[in-house]
Amino acid sequence: MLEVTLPDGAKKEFEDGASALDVAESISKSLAKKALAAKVNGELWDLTRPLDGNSDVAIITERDPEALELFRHDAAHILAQAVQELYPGTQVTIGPVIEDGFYYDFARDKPFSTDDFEKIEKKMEEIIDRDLPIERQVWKKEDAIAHFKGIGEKYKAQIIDDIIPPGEPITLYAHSNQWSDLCRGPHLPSTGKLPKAFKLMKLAGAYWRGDSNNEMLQRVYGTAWANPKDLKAYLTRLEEAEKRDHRKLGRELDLFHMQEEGKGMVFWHKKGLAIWHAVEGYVRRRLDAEDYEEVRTPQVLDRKFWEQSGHWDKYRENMFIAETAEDETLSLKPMNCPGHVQIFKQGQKSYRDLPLRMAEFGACHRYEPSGALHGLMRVRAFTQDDAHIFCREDQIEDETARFITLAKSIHSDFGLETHHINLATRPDVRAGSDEFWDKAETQMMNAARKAGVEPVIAEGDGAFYAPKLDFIVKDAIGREWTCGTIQLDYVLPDRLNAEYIGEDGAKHRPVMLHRAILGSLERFIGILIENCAGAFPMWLAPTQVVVASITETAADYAQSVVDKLEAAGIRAEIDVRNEKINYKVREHSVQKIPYIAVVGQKEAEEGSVALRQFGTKNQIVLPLEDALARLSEEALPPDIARAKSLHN
RNA sequence: GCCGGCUUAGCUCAGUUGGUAGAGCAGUUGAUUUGUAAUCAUCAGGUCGCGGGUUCGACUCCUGCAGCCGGCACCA
Repeated sequence: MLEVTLPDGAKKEFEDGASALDVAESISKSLAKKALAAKVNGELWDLTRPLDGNSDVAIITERDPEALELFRHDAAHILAQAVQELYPGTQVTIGPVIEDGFYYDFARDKPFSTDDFEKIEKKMEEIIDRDLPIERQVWKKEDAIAHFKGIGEKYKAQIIDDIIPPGEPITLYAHSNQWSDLCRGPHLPSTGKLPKAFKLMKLAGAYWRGDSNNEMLQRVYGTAWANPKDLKAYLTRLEEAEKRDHRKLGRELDLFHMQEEGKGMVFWHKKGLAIWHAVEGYVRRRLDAEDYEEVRTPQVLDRKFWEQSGHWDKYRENMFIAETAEDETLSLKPMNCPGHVQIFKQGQKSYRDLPLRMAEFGACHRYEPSGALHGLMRVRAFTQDDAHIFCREDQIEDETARFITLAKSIHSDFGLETHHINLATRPDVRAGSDEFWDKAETQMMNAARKAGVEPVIAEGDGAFYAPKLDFIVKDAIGREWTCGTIQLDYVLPDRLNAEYIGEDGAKHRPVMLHRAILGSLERFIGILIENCAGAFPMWLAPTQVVVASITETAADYAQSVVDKLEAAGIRAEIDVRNEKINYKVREHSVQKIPYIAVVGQKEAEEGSVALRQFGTKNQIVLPLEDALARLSEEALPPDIARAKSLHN
């Protein structure tokens, strides 16, 4: 006999060998019918898997969030069966659940085409209709390898061989006697339980076991949901995201362009650059307030320099290198740190100079692989909001904590919420002793806690010389972006011989903290565009106000309004074209201008403007002075607005 | 870099089985002087991504390259 504790605390006795399904049946027929799996002692289990002694059991139905994971996992299996039925000779590899769906990697000589999707989806529905019982089987490792080799599934055999320790039993999941796959499970009780709310989305190449030295497999991505309504909502969400694409908005709003002759390079147009200046100016003020000193270092430096820093060895392939007529080899700087160390090294530094915070809006060039380029998000010429904090070891925690607070505040001013902070720990291939890593990781952890943040551990993601903290922010539609980083470095000061005179009169190595808050201006503006869907908050908008006249008689007055707005520091444009006001309103609304100030004969006579805010349909008529006050107030960057409200 | 797809006017897209291209919007010019999301007309606009081949003839077929898109790998 075994005792089962239900979620409400009720206890029930069952025969040995009873499964969660028996538990569900004992509660009600309808529950047994709806049951998809069970949570047994907190772990997701197959419904029909015999319980292992006394257990806490919760029945999972379609309404539980865990159900989605089951659906997606089963959708992956059913996809694999469908593909193998339709295209014999295709080998299966792995098919995990991912955010919003699943994928399955196949090995097949002939490439799949998205035209095949309809046929495959039909076959999947057919397999669902067959309602095949899904059976969990425990195999011995050797038998499983022999089995998969026997049916020509060399990838599966290899997975088992490489990953499963010898002697450990492994599980296969079988769709009746028609198909089976190596899988940890759990799964639905039968294929018929998968809701017909899935869709194959895209095709992609993917390296076997994620290694670019291996052959490339064909990956089929799909999405799966509990019901057709959720599926439709998801597809709508994708369409909405597409409308925010910064590449599309960049063209429509005339912010920037890119072209073949400068792959991965941005041509900033007037309006895009206006955003840039607003962002840069804001960050500069925030850094000033935190006692950073801004510098600028050379764009091109001799090869010797990069050899010394170690970048030549490790990243030469990704550097833009030039040979001069006088036989020098130079490189465009891929990063700013070595330059900053040179400034640090000018003259003698005392312990009293530390911490020294050196900032640069540093234009860097990296020859990124062509396939990595993506709009503003991944470019070859970019400007980092870079800074290096030279400090003593005992200052690391305070400086890091202080930085975290600053970065969070800046992100939030841009309307991005800090979702979490990752602590990237020691990678497999690394420099430095375990004691060093223990200490460094603890320092970063303590610093985060000091700033009131509990970091999420990202195992093995650190740089080869030190751990780092990465900021993950969430945008308006819930997407996550890695934005901002702080990285501990003991190596570069050593390589480049940075030193300061300590209290003891002796020379010491400073520690460097590499840090960025936006990452690169290019990418960050890309994120901003997508976050606000092109409708920038007033302080960032390239054009903040358009003054539109109704008839020519108001043209002079319109010009005087623009003059006053500009005198108040507002980015204003005039529109006195001979067009209907409807036309002008539409055009500037499409351009997502925050305010349209309409002036006609009436406004000219009484010295007022009719303000129409973007996103609203009604307008308010204000005396010009009031409108000026209101617009200047609204156009203030958040830091200045805060300072002003403190002052008042 | 790797796999797959795409590339026709500034933009969004048509273009039947191979007979050298069309629409809407934007632009030009003219008329219209207008009260909150598109006034009417007019004209102009293309080496059909680039190169090679097949063909009497190629935007259409084949091939090489490039760029872009979706992923993978990479991201100091």
